[in-house]
Amino acid sequence: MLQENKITSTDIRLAKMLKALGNPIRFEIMEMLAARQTCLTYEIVQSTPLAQSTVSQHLKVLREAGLVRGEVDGPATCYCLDPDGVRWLKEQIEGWLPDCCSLPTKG
Amino acid sequence: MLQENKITSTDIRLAKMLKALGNPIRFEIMEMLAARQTCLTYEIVQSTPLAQSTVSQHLKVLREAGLVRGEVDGPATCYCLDPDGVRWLKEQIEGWLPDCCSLPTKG
DNA sequence: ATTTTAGATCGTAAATTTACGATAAAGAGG
DNA sequence: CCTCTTTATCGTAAATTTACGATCTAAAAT
Repeated sequence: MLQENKITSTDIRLAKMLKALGNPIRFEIMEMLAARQTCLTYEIVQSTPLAQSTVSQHLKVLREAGLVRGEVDGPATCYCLDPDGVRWLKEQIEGWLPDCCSLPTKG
Repeated sequence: MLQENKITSTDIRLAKMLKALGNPIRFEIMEMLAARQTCLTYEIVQSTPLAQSTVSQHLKVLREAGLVRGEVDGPATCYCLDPDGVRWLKEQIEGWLPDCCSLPTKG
């Protein structure tokens, strides 16, 4: 076995985030949250052609990936991006492949 | 319809890349290529527990997402990261969500 | 206490993805 | 030409994801 690539918890976390973002619906939810800072679930549902339960499931995936947070607000839930998670993701992507493919005039 | 979010070709390209990266095997292939700069297909196959045909399929996904390039070299194919694609991805992620979740001491 | 509203979870059908073996294609060497 | 090597593609079974309606939970309002 040439298998010298150990899978770290960082890898797992990053893979989970990328997988979550790899779905167009979830990606759009992220963009919507980025644009509006905060949304109630039903607002997100209304912005899609999907059933409420489906959107709720997508939100769960984003939550478990550490990309969004939901705060209960009365009978509703208020969602926003998870700053820690998103920041971490950006750091990972930026630090990724440092040798190859670096951006110009940045280092 | 509240649908004011137009889906651009940029969105589609980004979603395709994220989806491609969202698979652990493909993610590891990317990391391997990042570490070794260049690999023949059979080297990538050997580094995984998967069948050759499966790996070839994953490479196709990465190719079509614009993340890797394959250059025919005799009967073999030599793969490397696609610098343009990877750079573009990094730019997108970096420029993404500029208001929220920006990195400290960078701007 | 009952009803209403907002979301989450459950069970399941449909669609997609993943992985495999078999086969095809293409270049290298005899 | 035939064979070997390397990779791509095809067809298909298994696993996973996606989406739905139905149901459950919790807070608010009546």
